[in-house]
Amino acid sequence: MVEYLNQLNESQLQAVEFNQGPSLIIAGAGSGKTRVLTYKIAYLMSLGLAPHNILALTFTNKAAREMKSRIAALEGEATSRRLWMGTFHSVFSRILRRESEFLGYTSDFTIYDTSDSRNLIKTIIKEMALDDKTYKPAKIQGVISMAKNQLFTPERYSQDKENIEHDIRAKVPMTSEIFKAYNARLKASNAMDFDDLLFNTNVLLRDHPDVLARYQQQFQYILVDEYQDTNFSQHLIVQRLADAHHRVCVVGDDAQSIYSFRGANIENILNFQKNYPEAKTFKLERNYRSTQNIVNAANSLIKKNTEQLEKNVFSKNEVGDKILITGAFSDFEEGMIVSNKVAEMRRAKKTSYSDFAILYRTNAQSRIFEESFRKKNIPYRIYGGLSFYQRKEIKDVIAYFRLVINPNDEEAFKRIINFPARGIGDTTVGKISEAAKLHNASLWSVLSDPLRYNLNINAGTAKKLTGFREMIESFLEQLRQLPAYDMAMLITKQSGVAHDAYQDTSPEGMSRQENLEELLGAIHEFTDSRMEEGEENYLLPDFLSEVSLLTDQDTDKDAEAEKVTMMTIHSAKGLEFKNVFVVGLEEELFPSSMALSEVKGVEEERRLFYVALTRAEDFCMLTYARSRFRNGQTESSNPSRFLKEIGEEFLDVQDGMLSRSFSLGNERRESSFAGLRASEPRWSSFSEERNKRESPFQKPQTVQPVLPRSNFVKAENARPKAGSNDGADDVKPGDVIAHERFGMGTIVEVSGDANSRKATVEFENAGTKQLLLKFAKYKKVK
DNA sequence: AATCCACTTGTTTTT
DNA sequence: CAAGTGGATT
Repeated sequence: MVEYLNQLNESQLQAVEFNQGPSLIIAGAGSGKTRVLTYKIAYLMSLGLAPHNILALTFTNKAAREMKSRIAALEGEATSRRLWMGTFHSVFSRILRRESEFLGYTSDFTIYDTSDSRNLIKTIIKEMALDDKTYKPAKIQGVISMAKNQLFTPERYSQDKENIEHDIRAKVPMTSEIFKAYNARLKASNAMDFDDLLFNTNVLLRDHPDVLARYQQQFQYILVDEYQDTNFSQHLIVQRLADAHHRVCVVGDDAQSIYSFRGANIENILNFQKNYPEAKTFKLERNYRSTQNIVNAANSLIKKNTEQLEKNVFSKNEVGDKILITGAFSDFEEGMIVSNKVAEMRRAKKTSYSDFAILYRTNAQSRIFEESFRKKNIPYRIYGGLSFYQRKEIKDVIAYFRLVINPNDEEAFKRIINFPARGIGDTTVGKISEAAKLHNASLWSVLSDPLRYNLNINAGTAKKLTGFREMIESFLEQLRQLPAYDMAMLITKQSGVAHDAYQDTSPEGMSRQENLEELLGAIHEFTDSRMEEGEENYLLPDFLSEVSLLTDQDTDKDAEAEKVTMMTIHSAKGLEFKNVFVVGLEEELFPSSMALSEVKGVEEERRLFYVALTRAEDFCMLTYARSRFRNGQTESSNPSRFLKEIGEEFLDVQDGMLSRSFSLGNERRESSFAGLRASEPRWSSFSEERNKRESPFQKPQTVQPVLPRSNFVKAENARPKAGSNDGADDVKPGDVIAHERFGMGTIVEVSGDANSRKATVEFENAGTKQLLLKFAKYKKVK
């Protein structure tokens, strides 16, 4: 038998070994769910299933990466790479690109992110001459998203009595028309939003039996993680794919379902047995993560929810300390209390800062902790907020990439038609838009042939338009030839984006330059690794299709660093920390005021709190503030109802929740007066950091600016042009080489002729890799 | 066409 | 408080 199986407990082992039919694994918090999934995949392969016949769907890219690397450790990297593992969105976008013709898209379709999609909705509302105070774009977007996740087309939506009546009552009867126009515009732009990735996968599998059969055949075994957070659309994809063989295993915990706002349906997990009557259920109830006290406290809380699957989560770890509850006078003081406690505990217990996490309900709360931690020189890292790929300067360059790859991309077009400023203003864009709408064409086709569409513009403007068009066309010509990095550099320089970035020497401007540099650095790394490993797909579209579904969590460059983690509870799901602070436990904040109107809403908030508590291994502290700065003014607040729902025996209440007396010592009391807030200089987060560091950029150059310094000079020199690595050392099996990225390695095998010599190299720390010698950057050592 | 300023507005969580 | 809008100014 496979030796690693003895690392599992009885119920874990049963879950791993059962694979004759559908199974449902109810995995309590901290019960070794990932371990079970990993071993189950390894076990399936030991039974002879090929990696590419296994489909494993996770909730985040990060989770997929982690599982992949664990499997790589067991089975080797070559094997783990062939698994179909990723989020629903990333796996099915890959499949949709491959099968795009069946749906009337090209394989280069753009994926609109939330803000692209909102902008489009805004435009449509404006074009339909509706009032955007009645038809709030964000709200409409939510309605459309929910509808798509229920697999409603605009037609079906408009025929649904409930929807229509609701919209009439809410005085937004045109919603279904907006939905219709929105979908039409996406299609015309050769673009899909996040929900379309799932929706269209369903359409593909529904309408093309041969395609369905192909994938059913391929995915011999399907595993789904975090099943409680799947929506109907996702659920149906799984059902369709598993329909032929029923070899499907879903893992989840109904007590941790926290994504209903995104259409997640807790019913999916509750109904799994109904869908597959022969399904076998396994329960993982032993929590290995937390102390008994924390597990029991969390249990006492979640008991207040009505609907849930029966289970008994328990811990055999130490009993542990009680959960601390402390009230603060203000949000400011809450920050002080928490940062003091962190500093004190780190000193006393000699733990690393990376063992601490501050968890909050809303991203806006991060600021106050940022300030108090900075004041004490405690290093921290904030996750979430606006992600790298959402920064303006990054979106701008990416819009260029997008337009070159898919000229019909309307949002990209609008974003860059006049950026950097080239004298094509709103009026002109308005005219193009109108002509496009009139002829049902894309903005790009109007631009390409202004005469045909009778564009009423003057000669000067026409010339500017032609200039823009020719520039994009010149990029287009090279798109399939140049490697991603070279293409990206070309676009960045020639479009004037680089020049524009150089002009601005303000701190903000410097930060923008750095971000651009970072993006280009990422593209460079992508290109290199693809070329070195002899992959074909090293073009810009390949890069874009890979990053367009990444979030900030996925670019965790210094996750290892010695820093306190600050994040929302949502993004903390699946993580664990020795010491956890759950902050802002106040009515209207947590539970959120948005959730209070419905019982279901409060129950979801309670599950969210349950998730927060169960992140902690040893120590947990809960805080609330009596007053908080919100919407520009100080508002008073009451302790959260959830605090009273935890069994008293698990708590150590340092500040009577109702009494107003302070038991926090003098120094803190002083700091609780709001006057301090005003006298505190409020640095914007980056301006301070900026002043400390020296800019890697040089002064703007007078001639044609060359973008990046540091990374890029090195980069351009380092990577030889294709086929020109003449100076490289020749190698034979047994030789030892030092590789720029993978470190030391031994040559195992060399194959191929002079122009495409490939070496199999066994690296000390990076596993075994196939390298194309003409691209690889290495030195022969022995 | 671009910039600037005064005003309103709103706020949960994210693939 | 912040972002976003609309209007006025150059």
